[in-house]
Amino acid sequence: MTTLAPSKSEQAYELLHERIAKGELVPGYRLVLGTIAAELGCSTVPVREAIRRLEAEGLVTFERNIGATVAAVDAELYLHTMETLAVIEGAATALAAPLLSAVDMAEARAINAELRRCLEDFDPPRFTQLNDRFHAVLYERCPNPHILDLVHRGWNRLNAMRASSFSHIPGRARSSVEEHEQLLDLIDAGASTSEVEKAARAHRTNTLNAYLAADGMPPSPL
Amino acid sequence: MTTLAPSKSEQAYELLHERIAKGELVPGYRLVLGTIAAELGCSTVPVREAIRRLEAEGLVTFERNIGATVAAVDAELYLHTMETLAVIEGAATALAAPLLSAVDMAEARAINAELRRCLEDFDPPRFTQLNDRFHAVLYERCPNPHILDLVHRGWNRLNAMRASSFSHIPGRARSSVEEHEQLLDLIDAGASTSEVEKAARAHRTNTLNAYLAADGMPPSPL
DNA sequence: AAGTACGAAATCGTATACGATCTATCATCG
DNA sequence: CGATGATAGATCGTATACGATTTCGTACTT
Repeated sequence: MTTLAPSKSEQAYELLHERIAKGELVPGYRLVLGTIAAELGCSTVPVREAIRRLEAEGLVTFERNIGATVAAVDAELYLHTMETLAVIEGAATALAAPLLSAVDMAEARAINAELRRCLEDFDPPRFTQLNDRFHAVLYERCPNPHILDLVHRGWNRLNAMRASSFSHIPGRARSSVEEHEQLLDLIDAGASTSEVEKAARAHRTNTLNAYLAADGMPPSPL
Repeated sequence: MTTLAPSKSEQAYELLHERIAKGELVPGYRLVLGTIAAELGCSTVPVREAIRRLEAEGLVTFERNIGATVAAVDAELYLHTMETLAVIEGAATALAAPLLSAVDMAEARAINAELRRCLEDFDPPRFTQLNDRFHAVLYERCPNPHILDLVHRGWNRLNAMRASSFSHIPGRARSSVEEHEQLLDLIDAGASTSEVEKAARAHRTNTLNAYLAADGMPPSPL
């Protein structure tokens, strides 16, 4: 039994998803069915399906008789996404915490050590990549598949948006690394679920609030 | 300018969504593209799109070269969904609380009074309907559209599952009405966001834990 | 009788085709 | 000159058609 080739709609989905995540397709970019189909060497039908999927994930908007465009990102949307992820990832991390093995914790600490090194070398792309991985280790063991799925979607959106270059907050990366360490210590100390949730959420709302403050807006109430 | 007729794929989506929510299509039911298409008097293409959308919402599963079935619901899935909704709706309600008008609060109190009456008359379908509406009033003003969207999806799933008759926990409806009252009092008293979130979440985890306890399982750590 | 091989029917995946709708361009009119 | 309306081109929405894959029943083998 040979492994089944990926369907055209899968291919289209992967292609578009990757391009959006990489920022090759900037927000507002018009996705023309025929053009994408031609590029992939397939008809428009599977492309439509792929776009519907991306729409469901919030990466593109699709209007009747108008077409699809890469979802526009304004500051408000970006911040709303961060806030949502704060809630979801906080819960995911809290639920996963009791299930983390010693190996998991060691991996997290190792990644955070790498992150610290990135600060010295000033390597933002690598920092972002490692940061994502760090968080993944902490929430991946979450036993609730729905919550896990929502975390993934949140990260997808955030990555797609991040590509459209939001300015970084100076000094935030450094405090982020410190917060990682504290979070790991908290888990190692056997903190309660609600304590872990609080800390994990705060880690994210701190970033969010830094952005809000930079815009002269009040912090998130969460 | 006449209003545009809903597209076939919209129609298919609405139809299937409604039938699943109403429980006419039980979990595990096989959705055959051709059959649905014939019933709607359209081709299979728009039906595929509709099913993809339902898949993205978790209401159906769709496997390559196999087809779509209404998502099977086991107790575990149901409970995971409730847990997720506890987190999301808790946040939504907390964020909405400061934005509730006096009219909103009055409506919520009125609905809860109705709920209380339903207890006497023993009218479960009406109770469920009013209960949904009560919660909607409390979270609808949530200023974060993502969170609001997730709440809606969560309710959709829960309603679809609920149809497949999960046994009700005796006495839970009554305490639920009391908790509603307490939640409203808390908001009226100008409680902090985190207090409201805690209460709103607890309201849901209480139900969840009642189910878990009935199955002899430990309560959710959230 | 249980298991396997094969063929037919059912169903899915997608290419093609064409009408419907939107957008842009340009002529016409006030 | 600006507004309005008509026309052409682009793009979308969906019907139809057909090859690909799976499923199921039946005959055959051990």
